[in-house]
Amino acid sequence: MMLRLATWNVNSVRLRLDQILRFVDQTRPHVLCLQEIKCQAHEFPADAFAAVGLKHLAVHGQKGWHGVALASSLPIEATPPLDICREGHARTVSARIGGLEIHNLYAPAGGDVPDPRDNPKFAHKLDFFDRLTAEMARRDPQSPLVLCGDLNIAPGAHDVWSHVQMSRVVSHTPVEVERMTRLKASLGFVDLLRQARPEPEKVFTWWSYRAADFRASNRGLRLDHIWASPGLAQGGWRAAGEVVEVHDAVRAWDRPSDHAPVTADFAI
DNA sequence: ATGGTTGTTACACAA
Repeated sequence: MMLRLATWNVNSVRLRLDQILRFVDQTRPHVLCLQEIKCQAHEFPADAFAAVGLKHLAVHGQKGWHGVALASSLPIEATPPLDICREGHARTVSARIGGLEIHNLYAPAGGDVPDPRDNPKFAHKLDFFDRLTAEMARRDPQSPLVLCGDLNIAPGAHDVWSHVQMSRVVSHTPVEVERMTRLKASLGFVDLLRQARPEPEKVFTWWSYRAADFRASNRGLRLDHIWASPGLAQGGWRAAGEVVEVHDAVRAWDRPSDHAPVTADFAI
């Protein structure tokens, strides 16, 4: 059996509904992890998702901002959201599908100033990663687990359009990269997109709205991630590593999200 | 060195 998992920061699920349905029709994910749905759970367009086969939902929403959801064609066992956001934002949703533990995350962006003493949003971002790292360190590395979502950090020099310029900009500062390195080490996570497309190839999943032509300027960042526990294989799962994709054509659609969807295939 | 855009909300703010 093959399981295709997609992660996508949609920047409003209601405004982007037609594009989401188009993407599902084209790509047929079994599990769709969404971030920035920007609505409350009762406002989520559940009927439209069910109509394209994604009838099992776990939604963690709030009014206006943030919000995450997990939609699946396979039955899901909802598990409590990770309690790692000190501000109480809806930034995590988790579920178990066929023995696979899935955590869908929307990490804080962190504001403009990369200093936790001057900028509470940056402090919150670091705290979010510290708590997430502590949480993952309690998991068994040998059990099948996927962590995905918009982590709002581009870790590598080839995950940003300019390593020199971005090293002073929130999303790629040394302190954030260090937090992501520690998170990765907590369980020995495998970065599936980088495994499929090794450095030094540049890989981006986000391009700012503030460019007339995102392909021409190509000042992108790799903010969206799909990570697998080392025990995915021991749990009977296998990351079909050659099938990990950034659907950047979606970023070129009319009135798009600033993030492109990313998919990974797993075999069981 | 600066500004550029978008979405939700309510009469700014976050990204």
